[in-house]
Amino acid sequence: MRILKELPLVPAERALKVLGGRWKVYVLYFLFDGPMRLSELRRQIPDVSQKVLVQQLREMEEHGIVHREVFAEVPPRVVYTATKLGLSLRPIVSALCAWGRRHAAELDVLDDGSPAASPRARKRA
Amino acid sequence: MRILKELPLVPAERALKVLGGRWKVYVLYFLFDGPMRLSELRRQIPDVSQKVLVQQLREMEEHGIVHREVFAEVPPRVVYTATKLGLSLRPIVSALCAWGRRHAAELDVLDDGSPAASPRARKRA
DNA sequence: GCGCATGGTTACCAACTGGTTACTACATCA
DNA sequence: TGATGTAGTAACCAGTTGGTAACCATGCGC
Repeated sequence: MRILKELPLVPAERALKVLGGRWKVYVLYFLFDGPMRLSELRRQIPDVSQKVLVQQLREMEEHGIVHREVFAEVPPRVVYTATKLGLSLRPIVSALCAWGRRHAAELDVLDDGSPAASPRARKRA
Repeated sequence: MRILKELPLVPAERALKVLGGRWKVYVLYFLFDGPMRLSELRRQIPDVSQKVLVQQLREMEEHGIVHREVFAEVPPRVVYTATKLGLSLRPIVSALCAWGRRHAAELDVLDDGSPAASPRARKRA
């Protein structure tokens, strides 16, 4: 569990590191509703490549928010579950989602149409 | 305001993008308590280089969570303030912080000492 | 005129992240 | 016999991020 040692010490930073993979909120979103197999996750999140999905799941597992269980069956079956710690992220993901929506709404208002919205025209504008 | 258009569509992802710079939570943390000059921020966050700090502040400004005000004085004075939208991140940063602390506590318990904590010894261990 | 402080910018780099493609191994299905 | 589905791994690549160091322009005090 080397990776854990490398997590930032400052709490908020650490949380952001844990959440901050390209596909992790998607994975969490689905795992909040129950366990899922790799192939199911792939179907639900078609844009992620298998390599990266596995990579993200490994990290989430090492960060203790996802549990991986292998069933030694005929076609190997691997089930991913959100741990208690993982489930405890649910309100945070919700809050982020709500804030993101608000952010989108407020900025689209400013952004839409009127170029007067720009408070401090930098030359790059 | 090109950058706004490129923000991810999924709200939580968008929020993470806005929060997800190496120093942004630090900046927010200090701006939550009131306006600050660049030099003050540099003093409070000694590990960040000026270039990167300015870079992060620019992004935060474009994302609408920070306001930049220039006073055309003898030594130029520039003051950064958290906008209303920026201040609305406060509870989220708090939540992330609390979760990060919990995460650190729970994992340190598992991690500390006993190598038996590892649920599924991967060869890399 | 020299160095300092302010608030930057520029050029250049190294590391990390995510992505593509191809490959493994096993067993069933047609 | 060969394609399909399962769950991966390995090699390689490109874009983004953060970081260093040097530089600019201004005005002050000495």
